[in-house]
Amino acid sequence: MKTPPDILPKSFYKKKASEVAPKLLGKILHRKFGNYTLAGIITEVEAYEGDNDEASHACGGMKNKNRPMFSSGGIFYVYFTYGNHHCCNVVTGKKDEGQAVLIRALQPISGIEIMARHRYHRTCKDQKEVINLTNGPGKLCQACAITRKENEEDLAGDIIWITKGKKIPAKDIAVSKRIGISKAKNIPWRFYIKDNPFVSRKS
DNA sequence: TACTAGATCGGCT
DNA sequence: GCCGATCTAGTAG
Repeated sequence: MKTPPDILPKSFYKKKASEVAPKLLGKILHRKFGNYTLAGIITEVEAYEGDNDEASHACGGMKNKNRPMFSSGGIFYVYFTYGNHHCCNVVTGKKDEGQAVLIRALQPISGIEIMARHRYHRTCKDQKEVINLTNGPGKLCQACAITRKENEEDLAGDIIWITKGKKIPAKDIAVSKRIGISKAKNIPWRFYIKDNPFVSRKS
């Protein structure tokens, strides 16, 4: 399986997280899994920057845990939280900046049956269950079998990569406050595709 | 349908 | 020990 030609160049990621985040909407995340390739449109993201962002893992400088965030943009950063859940980020910015974009939701377009097997151990019986496959950070990681093994994986590699997909016009992008954090909640750095059912919340 | 509380465990202090 | 960028189930309205 060859990497598609419309893969995003490294330069795409080397900007501020708050700038890259809305541009990631509509892009397609591919995840190679055995003989299959799982893919989904990115429908919801959150930006986390290192400076003056208390909610970011990068706040307070580089530690063992967040080291991938301080790499130069274009790799994956996966961490584990709340006992059972993985969350996946795209690292952005230049080396030592400590920025990342959290991927919160996907719209599955390929390998849906494999995702269903990971989440339910069976196939989906209706559209509602398909939506429920990937409309949350922990869910999409489970569906795509993303674990800490994929931490620091190159986004232009053979395991995980992102392609251009379709462009989302600015009027279809909604912005809101970030979700699920206790600090710096008021920063409007959550972006999602308006009217797309594959997001964690509508507000 | 909307909201609340509990589960659950790896990693850092 | 303690905490967490979540999820699900269970209860109330």
